This record gives sequence, C-alpha cells and structure tokens, in this order.
Amino acid sequence: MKPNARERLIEGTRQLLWERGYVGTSPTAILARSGVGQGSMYHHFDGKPDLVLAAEQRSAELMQQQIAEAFAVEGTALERITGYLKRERDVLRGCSVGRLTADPEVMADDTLRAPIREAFEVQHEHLRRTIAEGVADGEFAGDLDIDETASAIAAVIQGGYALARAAQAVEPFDRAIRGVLSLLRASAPRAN
Amino acid sequence: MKPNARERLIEGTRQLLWERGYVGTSPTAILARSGVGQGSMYHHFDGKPDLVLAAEQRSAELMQQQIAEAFAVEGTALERITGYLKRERDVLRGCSVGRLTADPEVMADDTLRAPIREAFEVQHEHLRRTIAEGVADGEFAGDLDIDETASAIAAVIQGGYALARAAQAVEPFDRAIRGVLSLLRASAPRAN
DNA sequence: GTCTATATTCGGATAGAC
DNA sequence: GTCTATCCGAATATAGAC
Repeated sequence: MKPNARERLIEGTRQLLWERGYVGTSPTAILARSGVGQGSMYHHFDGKPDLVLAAEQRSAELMQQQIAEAFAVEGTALERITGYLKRERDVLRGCSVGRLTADPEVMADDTLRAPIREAFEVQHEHLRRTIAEGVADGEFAGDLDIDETASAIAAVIQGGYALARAAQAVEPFDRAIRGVLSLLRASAPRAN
Repeated sequence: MKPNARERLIEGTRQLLWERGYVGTSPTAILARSGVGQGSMYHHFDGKPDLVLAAEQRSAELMQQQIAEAFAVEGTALERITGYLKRERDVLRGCSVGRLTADPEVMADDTLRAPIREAFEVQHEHLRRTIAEGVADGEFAGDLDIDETASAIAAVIQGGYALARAAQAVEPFDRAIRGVLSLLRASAPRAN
C-alpha cells in the first residue's frame, strides 16, 4: 500500500477503464482494485470524472512513450513501421486509449476527450514523418499520400483489435497487420 | 405503439447498445426509448441478456445485408470494394456491431459474442471473394495474400471509426479509407 | 399482454470521526 | 490523509392486478 494512494488509484482506474469503459468503471470497483479506502479517493480527487481524467492522461502518456520508443530505433522507414506494428501487444486486451472512443461520456466531454485526441495526433505525426522519410529515400512510391497512408496504418491497428476480440483470437489482428505491411511494401517504386 | 412491442423493444435496445454498450444500456432507458411498459418487456424477454441477444442479432443481420447489397453491384473488384468502403455511413456513430467488441460482458459470453463473430466472418468472406476475383482478373498483384488483405480492409473500417470519434471529425475515417484504397490500387501488377 | 407496486442491490457521493 | 457511517437515486428484477 505504500506506492502512494493517489498513484494506486490512477493505475486501478486506468485498468478498469481499459477493460470496462466509463460507465462500467464504478468507484467501488476502483477502491477494490486499488486497495485504498473511500476516504482516500475523495480526498485525492473531486469525484469520478476527475479521477478518470487523470487515468486517461496516464494511458495517453504511456501510449506516446511506446510510440516514441518504437520509432527511435535505427533502420529504414519500412523497418521502423514494421517494428512498431509488430511490437509486443496484448492484442485481446486492445488499446487502453482506443477503448475510450467507444464511451459516449468521454466523447461528449471535450476535457475527457482531449488526452485521446492528442495521443492519436502524436501517433499520426510519428507515422507521417517516417513515411515521408521513406518517400524521400525512394523507399516508397513518390505519389504516396503521406497523411492518408498514416491514417490507414493507425486504423489497421485499432480495427485489428476489434476483429481479434470479435473472434477471441489474435490471428485477425496479425493478418490485418501483415496485410497492410504487404500493401505498403508492394507500393515500392520498382524494387521488390 | 402499434408496430409490435417486441419489435420496438428490439430496435430501442439496438440503438442504445450502439450508443452506450452493454453496461450503459439500462432496462429503464430501453423502456423510455421503446415507448413500452415494464410489463411488456418482461413478458417478451427473459431479461436484459435475452433482449440484448435479440438486438445484437438484428444488428448483425442488418450489417450482413448492407455488405451483401454493396458487393452485389456490377463492376471490377476494385470498384466494388471502393463502393463498399465509400458507401454512406454515419461515421461518428461508428459500427453497431463493432461497438460491442468493446464490451467485456459481450466478449466473455459465447452466446452474446456469436452474432458479432458471424457478422465479421461474413464480411471477411465477401472481401476475400472479391479480392480473389481481382487477382484472377489480373487487377491485383498475383502474390497478394487474399486473407491478409481482406483483414486489413476490414480493420481500416473499424479503426477508422475510432480515429474519427477521437477527433470528433469524419476526416480521419475518410483519409484511412482513401489510404488503403490507394495502396490497393498501387499494388496492381503493372497498370496505373 | 400490459400496467403498477414493490424489493434488493449497487452507483456515486457527503459527513464527520480518527 | 484515511476510515466508517450514511444517503439518495438508479439498475434489475418479481408480484400480482387488469
């Protein structure tokens, strides 16, 4: 119980939001998961929305970190994109940030939506920059639309989770990733 | 109030599930949305899970119908796929079937998950058949992996919704769709 | 078949003691 | 700062009248 009640509350809420979304995450469940008492919760946070915001910011932060790390490696553009898409993921769990786009309470509130929006903007920037480098290096076709390609890749990740969960199997996710990577590879100017 | 209390209950539940998911859909809200009384609901259905199953089946059925219609048109494989991806959609509302993959109550119960799984299987079959035709006709590269490509396309749709909702704008969805279509077009054997 | 009444549990929070 | 007690309304039903 040492690691700071505040910290434990944020992490417990983050996990619950990831699994069950906004309505599915009750104060009672948060307390049980965090191992702190009710008094602590209302001491550190104004209420559920406030705590949820802190948990969201944490998830968004972690997502941005993982993206930055994945793209910080050496290699060609295709290698870095492949590395990011194929990095270790708990596929059936899905994306802790993407999950929240399903929640109307989160989407309807600009404050609660902001961390989600920003995390995807950062992801888009990393993809766009890397694809642009690939085009500049002649690795990808010169007429490839950078933004469209970046959005397609980001969508494959989020949608891959949905397909995998529907099937309760990792395979559809992996297939979708391999599919978009093959298309990207095939779009190379003349090589391959 | 004529169109059958049962029918109204299914449609009301379907809409609520679409918007708010399983936990977010309360009996009280269903009654309000459907305009029927509590007695009717427990007369026609065993309880919430039973009614939810009926609503899911309806959503899955509608999705399968729309897919079948979109692919029943004349045209090249690319034209039919483009037509399906660009057909009218209420993008910010997302997919009534895909939404449910976010719900742990639905994913944990094989009975409740079945309609979702089946709808995506049917979608995959349509995509796979159409892509296979495109390959046979020399429209797409001969070494294109049919299943991987089909999964990538299906993922772009579902993930596109997530990106659009995060931004509260249709643009990311449209960009992702255009992106995957460009990649598909660019993968053509030698044409273009 | 549909309605109203009632029951039980939980969600979300306040109050005040320690 | 954390704990326990308490509060009110909503979620999810059951019972029984019409």
